[in-house]
Amino acid sequence: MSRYNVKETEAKWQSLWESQGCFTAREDASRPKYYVLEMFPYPSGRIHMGHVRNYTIGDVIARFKRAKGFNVLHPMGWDAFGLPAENAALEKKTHPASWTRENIATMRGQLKTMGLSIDWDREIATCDVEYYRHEQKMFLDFLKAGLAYRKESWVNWDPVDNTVLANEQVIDGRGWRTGALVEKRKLSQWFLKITAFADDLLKGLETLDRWPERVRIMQENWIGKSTGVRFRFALKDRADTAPNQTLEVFTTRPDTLFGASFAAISPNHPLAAELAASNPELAEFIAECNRLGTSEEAIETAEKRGFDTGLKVVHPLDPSWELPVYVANFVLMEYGTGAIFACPAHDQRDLDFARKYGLPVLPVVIPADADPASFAVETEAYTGPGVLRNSRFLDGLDVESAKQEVGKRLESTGQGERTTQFRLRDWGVSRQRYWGCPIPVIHCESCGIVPVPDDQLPVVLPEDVTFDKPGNPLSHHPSWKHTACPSCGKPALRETDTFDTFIESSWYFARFCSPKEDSTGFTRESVDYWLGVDQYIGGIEHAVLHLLYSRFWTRALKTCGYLNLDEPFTGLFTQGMVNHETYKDADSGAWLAPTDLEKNDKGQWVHRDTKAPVNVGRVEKMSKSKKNVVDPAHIIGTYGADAARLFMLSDSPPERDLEWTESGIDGAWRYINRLWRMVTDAPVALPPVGAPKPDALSAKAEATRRLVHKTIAGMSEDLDKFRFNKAVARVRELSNALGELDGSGEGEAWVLREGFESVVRLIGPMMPHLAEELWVALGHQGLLTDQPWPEADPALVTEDSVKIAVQVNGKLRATLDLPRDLDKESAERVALADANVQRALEGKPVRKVIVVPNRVINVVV
RNA sequence: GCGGGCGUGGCGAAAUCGGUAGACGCUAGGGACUUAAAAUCCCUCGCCGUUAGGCAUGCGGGUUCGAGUCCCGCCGCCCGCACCA
Repeated sequence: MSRYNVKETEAKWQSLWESQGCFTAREDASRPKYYVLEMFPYPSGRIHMGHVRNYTIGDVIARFKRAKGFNVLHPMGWDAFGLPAENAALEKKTHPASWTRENIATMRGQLKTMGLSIDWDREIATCDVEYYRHEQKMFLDFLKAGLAYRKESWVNWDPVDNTVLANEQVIDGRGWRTGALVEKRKLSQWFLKITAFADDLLKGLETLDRWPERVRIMQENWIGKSTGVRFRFALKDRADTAPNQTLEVFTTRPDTLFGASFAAISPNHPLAAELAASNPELAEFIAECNRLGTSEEAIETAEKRGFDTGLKVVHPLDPSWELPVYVANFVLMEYGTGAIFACPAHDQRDLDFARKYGLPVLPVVIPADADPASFAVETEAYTGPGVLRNSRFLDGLDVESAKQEVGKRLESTGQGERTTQFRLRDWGVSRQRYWGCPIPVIHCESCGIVPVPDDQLPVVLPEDVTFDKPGNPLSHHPSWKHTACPSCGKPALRETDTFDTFIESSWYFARFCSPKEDSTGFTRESVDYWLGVDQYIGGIEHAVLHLLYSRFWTRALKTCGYLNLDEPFTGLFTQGMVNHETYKDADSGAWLAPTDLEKNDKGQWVHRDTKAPVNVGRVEKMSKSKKNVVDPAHIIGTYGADAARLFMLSDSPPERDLEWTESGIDGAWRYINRLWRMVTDAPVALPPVGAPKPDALSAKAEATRRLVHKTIAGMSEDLDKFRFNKAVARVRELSNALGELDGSGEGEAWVLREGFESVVRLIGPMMPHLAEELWVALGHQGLLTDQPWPEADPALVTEDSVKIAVQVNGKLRATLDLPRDLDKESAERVALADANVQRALEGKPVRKVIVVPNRVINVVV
């Protein structure tokens, strides 16, 4: 029996596609365009199974849309700046640039073995000055437009590495690499004004009907719009300060203002700092609050704590009513005004605090079904709807009306205004890191911050740096930061911070439209033609950060006249993870890799060398630490890209997690070989390409032919809707049916050819190498890649006769073969005549017969 | 705590307009071929029952001629956010 030679075959077609420039994209106004993009990889070293899944899904869509006649853009690039390169530089004594470029070379080679329909001419790497120079220009335009600014802000500071850490890099209050206790430091940082688009980013979500609901909800929550009232308390005069001071607070519950029992400010509130200057006890309290980390655990277990400042504020609606002012650890400086008024009866945090410090708890909203006289709040705040009580002129109103009423009152006296508050904060983009895009500004002692003028761009990241000292190598570079002020000419210093690498990924999709353009990041014509991305595909982990930043950046570009587009990604698909069983040595408990194991004669896993018993653990995300990774290169080398691709698409729906198994990849491999044998070693000689359909077909041939067309119709829909697992099941079903045809009956050989050709075309997007090989085997000239998607004959998609279930009182008693669309009366007659049905009726009178055409008949007795 | 999702054979899953539950595959078992193995091919495979049939979609109710699907109440698992006033 001859065998399919995967290695040779796959390499052959890959080089043919490349030499013929099959996937080179060109703008063509006469054809509908389709932009397919998978989230570009970070060049970490080698591709992993997550990449294989991501790029397989993208490639199926790209090839499918191509066959459907779209002008497809399907590019690839490298998210090449970032921390791991610097860590590698330290650990492996290499340079981030060379480490990154070597990884790119390796991974490009690996991706090419997958047979992806990518336009490699458009490849970009974000660490190339040809790329990042354009974002420097964009940033300076944002600066001019007021969308970028500099301010002091608190950061996580690692005192050993002398660097800022992202929140994700702080684990239990310690630096992830050094283990040093992280300090809060105030640093001058660059910010992008994403909050300027808060409302617009929120509204835009409504237009993204081809995004997963949950991603939209996550972004909605992240933006966190609240409507309420911002108002100012008058501070009772203090002897030591100027009179007429006010304390501004924000609340979403102005209706509960008459239930107020205290005001609270954040430990980082300017007023707190002011008071602490003359109050060492308060200063100590504030320091304590700051020491307590902001880790999730710390917050969850933290007790509400406060410090009575002794200050009083005047209730805005009653000049004779005074409230104490506390510094409270649960009030965030970053949200609202950093100060609140507290109504313990209707806010759990306020209630916890009030109970601890013995402050009044007065319910002012009474649920409709409760007795106003006896309704009391003990340990659980009441946050539901109800009627206002104990609230003077608000009494009797519902919550919503009371909110409006208080808002109006405060506005009329000038004490406050109704307003909208967002949870979203501006995007801090400064990183005290080397391997990133230099921020193009200069610090001059006389002129302050001076943007680098256009004619001095780009600011090139120097490669002659050393990593022998902690901190940012850019600061240590002997000459790089020393420059002349573009404004006054005096010696000045370059900014040594680099951009957050999320900036590069915020516009790379636009760069792909004109990747070779020197003068600008992209040409207007190219983005007008290609953008937005019709189908974006990637992991759910970027649901907020990258996907929100890109939406912001696109809007900022629009503001600065770069393009006319709001949403960069019109369609989004988030794929699940690739998981694998985990293994541990039964004695030592050490993690073991799948390649360390073998099955013994009892079918149990044991260690390959020591034969020691192995415990099989949970199925978890592939990770180096748990050693449950399978190297795609090894799989592709053994079974070929098509088998790996088929496995990725089979069984699990793409949005769900997928378990990688050895038997699964074996199954994919078996199918590929079976298909190859079936076509290359057909039971009868097939009629030549293009032979006309014979007039007569055997019943079996006719039935098989119908299945062919049903499969074409079904699979087209499946691929459109990302139901790859069903598409695979369908084409397997068709192959099974074709395997049943021995070609001896009338017209069967012709149907076999039609069936084989259809299968080959249908698997084209999923298993492109095998498909090309079989296309040739079937006697065709030219590439299958250039063939259009098959069309189903509508007349063959529906059957003439249908199987109808007959139920008696809802229980299945018989199935009947009836002509399609048979009238109800006849159907009922045939059903009642059936022997099984008669037996089930047991002679009881028929009360009612429900006939659902072409589906079911239910006899009710 | 808030928000979202999901519970179907030994396993991954189909059934997405309320109409035959388990397509397709994996595993397992049996058989054929072979000196043998691999590969391949055939058969069986939700549970109980000899058959007739009965029971089955996390649990308990409800609506309906008919519920995996809709409604109400529980239980369990997963994900995101998390002192956001």
